[in-house]
Order: sequence, then structure tokens, then C-alpha cells
Amino acid sequence: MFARPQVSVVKGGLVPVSEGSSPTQADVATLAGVSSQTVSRVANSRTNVDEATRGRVLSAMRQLGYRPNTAARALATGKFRMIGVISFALNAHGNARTLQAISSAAQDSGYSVNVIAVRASTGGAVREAFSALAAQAVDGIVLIEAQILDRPDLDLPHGVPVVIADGDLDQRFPSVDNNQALGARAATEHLLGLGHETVWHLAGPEDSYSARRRADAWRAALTAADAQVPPVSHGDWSAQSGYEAGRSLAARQEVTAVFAANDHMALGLMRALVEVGRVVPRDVSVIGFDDVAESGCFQPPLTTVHQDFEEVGRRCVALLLDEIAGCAAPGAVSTIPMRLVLRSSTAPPRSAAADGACSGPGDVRAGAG
Amino acid sequence: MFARPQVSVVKGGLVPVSEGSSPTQADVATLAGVSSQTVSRVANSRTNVDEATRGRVLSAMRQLGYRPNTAARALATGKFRMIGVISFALNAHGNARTLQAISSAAQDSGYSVNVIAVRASTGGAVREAFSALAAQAVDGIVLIEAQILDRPDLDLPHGVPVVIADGDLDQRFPSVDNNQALGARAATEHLLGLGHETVWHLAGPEDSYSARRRADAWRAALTAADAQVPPVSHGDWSAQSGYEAGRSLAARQEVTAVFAANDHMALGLMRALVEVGRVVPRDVSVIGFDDVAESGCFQPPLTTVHQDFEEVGRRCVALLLDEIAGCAAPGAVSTIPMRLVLRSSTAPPRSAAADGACSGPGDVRAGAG
DNA sequence: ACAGTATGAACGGACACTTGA
DNA sequence: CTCAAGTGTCCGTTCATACTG
Repeated sequence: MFARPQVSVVKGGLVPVSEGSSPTQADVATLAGVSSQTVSRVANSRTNVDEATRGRVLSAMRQLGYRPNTAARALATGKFRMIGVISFALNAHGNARTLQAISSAAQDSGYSVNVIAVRASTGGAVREAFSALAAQAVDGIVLIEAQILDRPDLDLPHGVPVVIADGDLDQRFPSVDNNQALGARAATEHLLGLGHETVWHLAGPEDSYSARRRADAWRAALTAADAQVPPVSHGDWSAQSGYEAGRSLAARQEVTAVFAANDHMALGLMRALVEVGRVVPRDVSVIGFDDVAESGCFQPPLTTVHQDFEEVGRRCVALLLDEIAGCAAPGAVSTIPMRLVLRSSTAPPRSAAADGACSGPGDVRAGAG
Repeated sequence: MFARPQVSVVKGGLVPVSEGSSPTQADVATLAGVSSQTVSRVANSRTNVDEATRGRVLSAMRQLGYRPNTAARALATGKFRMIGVISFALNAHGNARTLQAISSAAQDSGYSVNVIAVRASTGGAVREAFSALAAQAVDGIVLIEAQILDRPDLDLPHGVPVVIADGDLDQRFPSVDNNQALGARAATEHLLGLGHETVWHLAGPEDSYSARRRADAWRAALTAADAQVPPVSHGDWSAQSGYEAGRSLAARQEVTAVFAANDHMALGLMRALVEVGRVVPRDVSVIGFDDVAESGCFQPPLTTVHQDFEEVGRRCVALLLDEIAGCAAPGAVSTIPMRLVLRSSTAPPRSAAADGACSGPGDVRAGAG
């Protein structure tokens, strides 16, 4: 029972303790002349503290630059006030915007955000990310872009609240979704409405739920309109992949309208069309998906489907916080509407005006497959 | 000294404790038949544990799905194994990529990442973000895009290791930088080398260090080549702003070469040029900055300066970890090289072949200012 | 009695010592 | 005397409970 070695002794007077390490509740208490218990009450804005006392404590806190130690608080309460976000490719446009929104919303609710960028989609990496880092110091988890869940071996730890953004297929978790089907249908119907006999589709990767949902809706819209369903090409969301897939599309004279699963692939496709001398939208109409900020400056400005990623992020946080609070709706799906943004990359098919000149299959350059 | 209420009693046998809450060190200890101290030793891979014992503990941990409680560990060690990242606009291309890289690198070193997206650049918001959230549960901080630091009233908390990515001007903190000057100079010299009399500049926002550095290097390159320095226009990095600023540029017949401070503004500029019927690169050469993934699919494919954001992220983490470890180099600046990517948006000026036809100032549409 | 405030035990782990071979 | 394992107390907060005026 000697003098405790660590705690700086401020017995004497009102010397502000300003050593290297941050001040503790006890330091504040000493300075304010109250017990640390009272400081805790003030820090958590409890009721039963005298106004004058509260004021003293508050000013002591300010003077010392006191910040409650989150680790200690977390240990004591079992709550971390932190949400985890797991995502592939944070640099992907939509994911980045969603993350930004999540971060803002979390801050507003006094939560901080722990991001994990999963590099490979190897099941192990995801699970490890999940359990190792997130499950521990986090009150809940948002999973963005969840082809992750595709692999059935990935059992998410139960007990930890989870929300899936844009990717769930089963109903195990609440999820927030852009209304992909609505958007894709609107896009397809827009092109059909312009008079195109059918609409081709440049889809996203096969293991992406978003991509799959867009493709399904496209197919359904075509079928509903009694239009033929052409074979789909797949890209990986990148402009480059859109260009590569676009070359075959561009070579087929019968292609007059293409719905690309995102704006960047649409850009690549348009590049491919330019290269073979087909002009958009005169010869081929192109429609994108996402409405990335710069799509209005594409050449030509791209007609596309606008997604509200900010709203997705906000709702994810709201849902997750509900789950954390205990008022969980197990399979709740929150759906965000999308809208078509009309610009200049779509038009009625040329054939509507003058047909006939269309040369036969001899003109087709790439493989007929 | 009654039975402790919380800790589940596993006295009897080897019943795996699988209640709702996660197992503790003590649970593992009980199951393995050792003291919790030994479990701690195994968890931290200390040497002085018998191999057989270690094995027993390890299997007990596995059986229980034990994960050390990060809060408790942080409280005991004073280390959080977490780095904070503060950034404006996470959705901005470069920032997102840097964050992605930071996240990967941090994971590799066993750190997790706490992101804070600062919404407004109001000094208060930043400081609050900084001290309130980050300074607390974090071992160090990476600041991305630091016009933040511009305001002198923002005193970063001392004691917390900080690294600045792409934005420091003073030498208070170690920083990692793309070699903006090199890239901007290369871009300018490339255009000059093609025979353009001078190069115009579409700069980024005035309060961005990156933008400023690029503009400075452009100016220096011009001066070094005895070329006139035209007035600069400013955008906000967005394609839209590039378009708006680009309209004045496009209207001036004397503009034959423009260096845009990023690819998206270059895209907007090209759009503006198209609208007045000037073709790139025949009438005007355009060069961008960033080399965003899709710039090769622009119309025409954009010549630009490639930035290695991944390397920036990696180095930020490395530097920060050094600082945390104590081997800090106060004003260390780590610079990443950039390289020019030649595509199809630049060419010798048209006047080099045939001039004369250039109509006078009467043709200029927008204000001459 | 009642308002406020002080007290001591967790929370789960790490570490400096101490003890047992 | 060395190496394995155990004991005790602290990290900074919260919370239930006991205590003052």
C-alpha cells in the first residue's frame, strides 16, 4: 500500500495533469473535487447530478481535454459503438459511395466504422475477416456486395447483427437493396419503347447478385414484350471488360440496342462501337446503370439508371442499429427506388427510318457465336 | 465470496461453455485445465509454454471458438491495433483507392482500420472527427487529402502518430506523396514537345494541395520553356465542373492544348470541345491526371498521368507503423513516382500543318475574361 | 425519507513477480 | 539455477449498493 506508481498524484492543488498519457476519469474527479463516479454520471449525461457540480466537472473535463477511454468503456458495457463494414473492392464506385454514406450515418448516431476490404473472394479470407476482426470489436456488421454469401460454406457468426447491402439472396439477414429489377426493367422497356426489336445485354460478373438481378429483370421485360432474348455477354464491371465484350456486340449488325449492367461497361462498349464506325445512338442505342457522376460527360452523354447509394448506406445503418437495439426484423428487405435518367445515348433504331440497306451476315466481323 | 454471478461455472466436467456471450480466457483455461495466465501466454505466442500444454490450450481455444476480447486487451496494453483514416469524400476515386490499399496493408500487419468521412470542411467537424473518434481508440492516424490542414486553427493532437497522404505542406508530419510535380511537368512538357506554343491548365480546387502542386509544376514547366503562362481555370475535380470550365476554354481558338488536373475534368472538357465542334486531338490536345481505370475508353482514349494510389496506401501504413513503433522520422516525405500514359488525346497542333484559316477573336463565344 | 455522492466489485487480459520442479 | 506454470493487482469505466447531509 505504497503510493500507486502509475496514477499521477495531484493531491496538492489544482495543477492540470498534462503528462503524455491522456487524463482519466479520476484526474477529472480530482480537479473538479468530486468522485470519479460523478464524473462518469456527467460523461453519460445522467440525471442525478447537481447543476453546479455538473458544470464544475464539465469544465474540468474541458481543461484536461478528457476523453473517456473507449476500450475501458467497451469492456465495462460490452458495447463498442462501432460497426464493421466488409466489402470487396472499396474502389468500386458504388461501394465507395455506400461506404461514405454509412460512415456519415454512423457518425450521426455516435458510432464509428471499422472497414475491412476483402481482397480475394476466397471463402477463407472473408470468414477470417469476419470473425477475426469484425466479430470482436464491433456491435454489428454491414456486408456490401455479397457475392460473398454465395458460398454456402460461409456461415456468418450468429449473434452478431448483420445487414446485407445489395446482395442477399436468402432471407437470413435483413438487407437493403437498390431496386435493381425496377431499374433494369425501365431500361429495357425504354429501349423497346423506342422501337428496337430487342435489347442485348452486357451483364456484370456471374457471381454478382446485382448483376444477376439486372439480367433477370432484363430477360423478364423482354419476354413480357414478346421480344427475342439474345445471348448475354459478361464483363467484370470494368470499362475494359465492357470494351472487350463490346467488340463482339459491335460486330453484329443486328444489334441496335444494348443495356449495359453499369456505366463503365457502357463506356467500354461505346468505345468498341466507335472503333468499328457505328455511331451512338444513330446506329446503336446504349443504356447504362449507376449514373456515375461523369456519365453526363460521356460521348454521347449516357442514358442510364440512377442509383441512390447514399440512401442505401443510410438505411443499412438504420437497420443495423435497430437490430443492435433488439428490434430486429429477421428477413426485412428495404428497397430503394431507382429512376431512369434520359440523356443522349438512346434513339429509335435507324431501321425505323430507312432499312433495306442492311447488309447480310457477311458483314459480321467477329465470330458468329 | 459467494459464487461469482457472471462467470459460468464449469467446475464439473469438460462441458464446452456455449452460452450466448463469447468465451473468455478463463473458459479456455478451465477447459484446458490450466491457469488463465497460460492461456494468455499461448494467445500471445510466448516462448515459455510446454508444447503439450500449448497444444491442449490451442485445441480448447478452437473448440470454444475463443477470440481474445480486443477491448480488454486494449485496456491492458494501451494499444488498440487499429489505425484511423480521416478523409473527405471517400467516393472520390483516388481516395477510395488509397483507402482500399490502406485497409489491405493494415490487415497484413494485424491492424484494423477505422474510417471517418469528414463531410464538410468546416474546421470544427474535422477537429471533432479527429479528437473525438480517432484520437481515442486508435494507435495512429492517416489523413487523406489534407486541405484539412490548410486552416491553421486545426491543431492536430500531439502524441498521436499521424501520416499525411497527398496533402501536407509543412513538415510537421511524415507524409506520402505522389510526385505531383513530376507528373504535371511531364504532362506539360509532352504537350510542349508536340509543338504547342503553350499549354492551358484546368486546375483542381484552390484549397487542394494536390491541385496547387500540379498547377505550380505546370507553370514552372511553361516558364522553363519560355512559353506564355495562360490564366488558369478552376474546377472541383468533377466532370461537370470540367465541362463548365471547359466551355470557356473551348471557345477560345488560341487554345490548342490543355492539361486537366484530373481525368474526370478532362472528360468534361472534351465534352465541351465536342459541343463546339472542335475535335480532340486534331484541334485541341487534352491530357489528364490520375489514369482512372476507364480513361482508356474515353472518346478519344485519354493520355494521362498514372498515379499509384496503392503504393501511397501501403507506404502510409508502413510509415505510420514505424511512427507507432517509435522509430519516427519527423518530416519524412515519401514520394511515389508517376508516369505518363500515352493514348490518343494528344497530337501536334493543327497549325503545325495548316494555319491561316484561324478566324479572329470574333469567333470566341464565351466571355473573354 | 430524500437528494446526491462515495464505494467496491466486475469487465477480460497482460504483465511483473513468485513458486514448483 | 533454469524453465514451466500460477498468483495477484491494474488498465479505466460502469453499475449496484451503501452512505452522507
